[in-house]
Amino acid sequence: MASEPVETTNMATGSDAMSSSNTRQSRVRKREGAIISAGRSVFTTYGYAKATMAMIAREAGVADGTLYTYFDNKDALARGVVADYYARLTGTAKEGVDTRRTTRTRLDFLARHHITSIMEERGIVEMLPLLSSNLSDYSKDELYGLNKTYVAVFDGLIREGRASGDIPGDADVAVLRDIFFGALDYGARSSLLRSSRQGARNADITRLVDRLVSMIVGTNTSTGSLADRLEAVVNRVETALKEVGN
Amino acid sequence: MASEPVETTNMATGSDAMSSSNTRQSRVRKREGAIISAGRSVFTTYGYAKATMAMIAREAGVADGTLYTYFDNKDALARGVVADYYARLTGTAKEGVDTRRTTRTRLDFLARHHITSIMEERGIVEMLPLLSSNLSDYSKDELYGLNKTYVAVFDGLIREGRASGDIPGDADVAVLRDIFFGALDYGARSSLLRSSRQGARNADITRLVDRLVSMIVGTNTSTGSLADRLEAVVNRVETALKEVGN
DNA sequence: AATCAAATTGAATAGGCTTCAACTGTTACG
DNA sequence: CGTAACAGTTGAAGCCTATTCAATTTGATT
Repeated sequence: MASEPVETTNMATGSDAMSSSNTRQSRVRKREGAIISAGRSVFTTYGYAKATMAMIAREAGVADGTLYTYFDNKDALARGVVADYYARLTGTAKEGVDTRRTTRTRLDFLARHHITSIMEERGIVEMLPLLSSNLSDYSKDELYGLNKTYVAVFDGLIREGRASGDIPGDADVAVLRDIFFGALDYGARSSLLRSSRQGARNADITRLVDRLVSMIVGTNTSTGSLADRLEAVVNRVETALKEVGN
Repeated sequence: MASEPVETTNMATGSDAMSSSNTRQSRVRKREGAIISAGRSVFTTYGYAKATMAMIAREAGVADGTLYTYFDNKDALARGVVADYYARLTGTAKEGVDTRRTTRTRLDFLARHHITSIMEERGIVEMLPLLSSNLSDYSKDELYGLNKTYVAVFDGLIREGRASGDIPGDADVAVLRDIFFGALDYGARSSLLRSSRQGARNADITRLVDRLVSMIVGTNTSTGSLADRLEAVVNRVETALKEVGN
């Protein structure tokens, strides 16, 4: 029994595993959540450069130094915020896709979901290029994995669509992915810069998404089945409602 | 003669306007060029965050304080570097387009030119999101105008292509623009992250550009005219050569 | 040559990230 | 209960870098 790690609190006492979440670990986890949440808020409001660690600490209700027991530095904290964002984004994307039926409506949903999300949390998305500074070992990065998981939702749709004959052609999935997410990211930025009113932005989104999805699926909206068109309308209504704050 | 502005050096002596470029103004302009050049070099090497004003001053051969007589702050200096980049990019884009003949080969050139340029000077392009911090008055920004001038090259191609019947459909030019530049920017990033070898990157570029141009022009490469296909090959050879440093 | 504005300098200032020695509250154990 | 051990917390101090500015140099003008 030499050199056995101490492992004090890990092997829980066994019983009441859910109610008494007031253990050390759980408090630590809760605090980590508070810090990430504070980070999201401050980074979103001020942007990476103008956000200060002091602000984040204040918002999270901890001392400056405490931040550094959870994250190595400001960069790592920002990464944590982005990672959290990616996780949520992937979750809601999967959920939404699962409640749609056809390839077209699924793609349509995914596109709308993506572009509205990044428009809302634009401040966070914009930090990304700053953070992946060292391209060399990017594949070791946590964000790399999270991004991969996220885009896998799209990749899956394309493969299924091909198998079912909904998507013609055999272009590399990576190419379609570049076009899909690239257009949405760029479109989000343009629309935010160009259109100041929410209504105009919604129109921008619909124009772009319709065209993009048609390019991939092949048929355009007006020639789709009635069921397809219905589901597409539902997608639009739902995202519109979400924006109103519902 | 009360309160008349002094205007010392502006109203030149009239004669020899070109040879004696050793005047105060010209030296100032030369120094501004040196600073932008130094900024490009340092920002490209270290990225915006790790680049220091001291490094740039040293590289430009001036004192730290001198930088501030040319640019208000680090941000403005970075903007200057990006502005310079845009100007060059637009120039070479126009040149290249003018030496191509058909809509397809012009688009093909523009796409390759864009993606190879941003892959080469990726460090500079990545600073952009950082700099356009205040979206509200972006239209007053110098970069806004430069970007507009640049994408106008694409817009012109689309309009001409429509007029000549080369490009079908009547989708909003803004939508096509989002798809075109969005896909290229995103594709550049993916390729740099994914493919380490130059050959693999060239393959990535060709796959993406071919697909993208086909999506816009409508016909795909193998059904284009012989002349079109020839010009496309020339484009590929030329960009390949440029990469080798020729 | 004298004068004046423009341009340059670099040391001083200010502000923010990060470190770390001291402190606090919790857990384990007799 | 008392107490040892320790994870977690604190905030003041150190360091680094953007930015300022009073003093100086440079170059044009008369």
